[in-house]
Amino acid sequence: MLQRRIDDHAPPSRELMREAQDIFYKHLKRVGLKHTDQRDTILRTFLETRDHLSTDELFRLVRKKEAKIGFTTVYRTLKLLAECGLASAVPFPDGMARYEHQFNRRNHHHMVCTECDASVEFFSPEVNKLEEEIGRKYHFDATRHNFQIYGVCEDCRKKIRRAI
Amino acid sequence: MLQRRIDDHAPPSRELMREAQDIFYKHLKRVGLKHTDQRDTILRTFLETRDHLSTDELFRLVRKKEAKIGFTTVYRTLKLLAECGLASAVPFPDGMARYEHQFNRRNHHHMVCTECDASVEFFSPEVNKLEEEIGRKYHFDATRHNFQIYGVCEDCRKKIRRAI
DNA sequence: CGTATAATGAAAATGAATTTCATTTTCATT
DNA sequence: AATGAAAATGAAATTCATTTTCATTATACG
Repeated sequence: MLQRRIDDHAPPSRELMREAQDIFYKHLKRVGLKHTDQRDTILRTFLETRDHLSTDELFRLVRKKEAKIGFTTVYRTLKLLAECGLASAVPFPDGMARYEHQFNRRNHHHMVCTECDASVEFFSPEVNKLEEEIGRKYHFDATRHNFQIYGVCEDCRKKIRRAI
Repeated sequence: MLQRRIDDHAPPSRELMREAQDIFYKHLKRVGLKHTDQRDTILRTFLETRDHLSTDELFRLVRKKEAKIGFTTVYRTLKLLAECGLASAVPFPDGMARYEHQFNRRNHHHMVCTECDASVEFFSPEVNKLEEEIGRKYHFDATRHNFQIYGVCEDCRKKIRRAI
């Protein structure tokens, strides 16, 4: 099942889509790989979501468009997308590998409800500043970070209160 | 293999050890479980490390003390430790479930080198403050968080520079 | 002590991630 | 457009961490 998602998101514009495809196909060329319809479909499907997708979840979405595309291809394409920076793996506590897209996104963070798995994105420039400061302090060349807050969302809190 | 770890850590004092055991055995009693030698050994072994241990890594350490203890017991005990708050799962990007101990520890965060997997702990009261603020803003009952910065450590940076 | 209940650990089961391999497709070169 | 080398595809098999099962052993309460 797809994660519930709380945010205000418009689907990517045609230009952004094109730009992302450009990045992807430049990467393929660079490492000597080929342009295929499957890869195209998978990239587009991926960009159209804003969820944190497991490979299997993306596979199901891709299937709706092109019933012939196999799980393995989705799996491999997702790795390629991660390689060229369009996707990145988000370690979630459920243990399954999940990816989110990274293209033209503000650096963002997640709040995860431990009751219903809803995840809310939030943006915090302070966190970005911290990344930089900490990196300097420890002589790390910091490239990205991962910030998740766990807790119970308002809805679940109400439900729990009612259940008592 | 154990993760390389960079920090300044003294082994837990006898009193802290005792206090942790107390918490553990109170928890066992509460849920109607029994006190066993194996659980004792596993708890002690766990507390003596500061690494982010996978189940298998802890199992290997436990084995050195008591060769008869099985993997399954370590696996189950780790879950019990997580239940009573002495351990907590840390989602790392390698996909394996890792635990760290949580007893009497300042709230801390990690820097992970993407080249050598070394992890450095750091402490940042600002991050704790942010957790609180964000929780308030989004009406989340925030209980904990997870903050990791990825980058390249000084050593690896030197190695890379030499290789070019 | 005796007995009910839980713990243990070896082995089997599960399930996600990854690899294999026969077949098909792409694409640079005729 | 045809060719052929190299890569892609996808079904199936494999790997490997995690979890469950089950027969045996240990704990603890009366």
